[in-house]
Amino acid sequence: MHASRSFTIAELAAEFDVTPRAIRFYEDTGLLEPVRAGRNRVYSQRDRTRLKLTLRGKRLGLSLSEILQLVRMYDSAADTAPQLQAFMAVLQSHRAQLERQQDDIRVMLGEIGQHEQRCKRLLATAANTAAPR
Amino acid sequence: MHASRSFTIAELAAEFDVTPRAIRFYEDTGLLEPVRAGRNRVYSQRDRTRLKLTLRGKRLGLSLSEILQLVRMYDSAADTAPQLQAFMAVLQSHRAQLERQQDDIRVMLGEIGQHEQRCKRLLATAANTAAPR
DNA sequence: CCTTACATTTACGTTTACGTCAACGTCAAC
DNA sequence: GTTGACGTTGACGTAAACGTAAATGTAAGG
Repeated sequence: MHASRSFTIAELAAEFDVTPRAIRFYEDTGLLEPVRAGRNRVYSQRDRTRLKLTLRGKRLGLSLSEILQLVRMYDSAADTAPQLQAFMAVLQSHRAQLERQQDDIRVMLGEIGQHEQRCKRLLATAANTAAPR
Repeated sequence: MHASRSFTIAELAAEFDVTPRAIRFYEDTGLLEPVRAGRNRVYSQRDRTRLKLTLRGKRLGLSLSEILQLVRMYDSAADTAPQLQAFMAVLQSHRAQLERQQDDIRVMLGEIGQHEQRCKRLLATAANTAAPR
C-alpha cells in the first residue's frame, strides 16, 4: 500500500544531476506542479516522470516551451475525431523530426569513425617512426 | 577547370533556409571565413561545408562554440602521439553523447508509436459510435 | 538621374534558461 | 540558544543566438 512515493527538490536534483534552481524554473514554465507541505515543494511520481521527459527533450535540443506542448498534448485525452486527426498529424511531424535527427547522428557517427581510423593509422606509423627498433 | 565555385551570402541563405544575419553571425564566432570582393563576402565550398556542419550540429542541440571546437579539431591535423590520443578521447566522448541521443530518440519514437496506436483505436470506436449504421 | 535590389557595418533589443546573490523561515543537533 | 543544513521567495545578472532597425554603399535597369 505504498502511497506512490514523493520527493523533495534536493532528491530530484541529485537523481537527475540538475540544480534546484533549474527545477523551480521548470515549475515556472508549467512543466512541474509540485504540491506544498507548508512552504516546501513536494514532488509526485508524475512530477518525476515529467522531469525525466523534460531532460530527455532538452538533450535532443527542444526548448522548454516545446516540451511543455508535448507533455500537454500527451496528457490531454483528445476524444473527437478531428482532435484525434490533428493529434496524429502532430505526432507525424515529431516523428519526422526525430528521424531527421537520427540521420544527422548517423552521419556524425560515420565521420567520427573515419577520424578514428585515421588516428589509428597515424599512431601506428608514429610508433614506427619514433621507435623503429 | 571550374575553380571550385563560390557563393554569395544570399545564395547560402536561400539554400539552407537561414537569414544572412545568421550567416554573418556564424562568421563572428569563427565558424565561417569568407573572403571579400571589395566589401562583399564571398563564400568558398569550404565555407558551404562548414555551414552545413554548423546547421547539422544545431539540429542536434550543439552550441555554436561546441561546433567550432569540433570543426577546429577535425581540421587541425594532430601529429604527435599524445595529441592523437587526446583527439581520440574527445571522439569517444562525442560518440558516447550521440549514442545517448540515439537512445533518447528511440524512446521517444516508441512513445509516439504508442500514442498513434491509441489514436487509431479511438478513431475506430469513435467511428462506430458516431455512425453505427 | 532615379529607383530598386542587395550588400555592408554598427548598435541596441529580445528570448531562453538558468546562475547568483540576498534575506528570510525551520527544524534538528549540539 | 545558536549553528548548520535545507528550504523558501524575490530580484537582478548573464551567455547564447540571433532579430531589427538605421545609415550607408553600389551595381543594374529603366
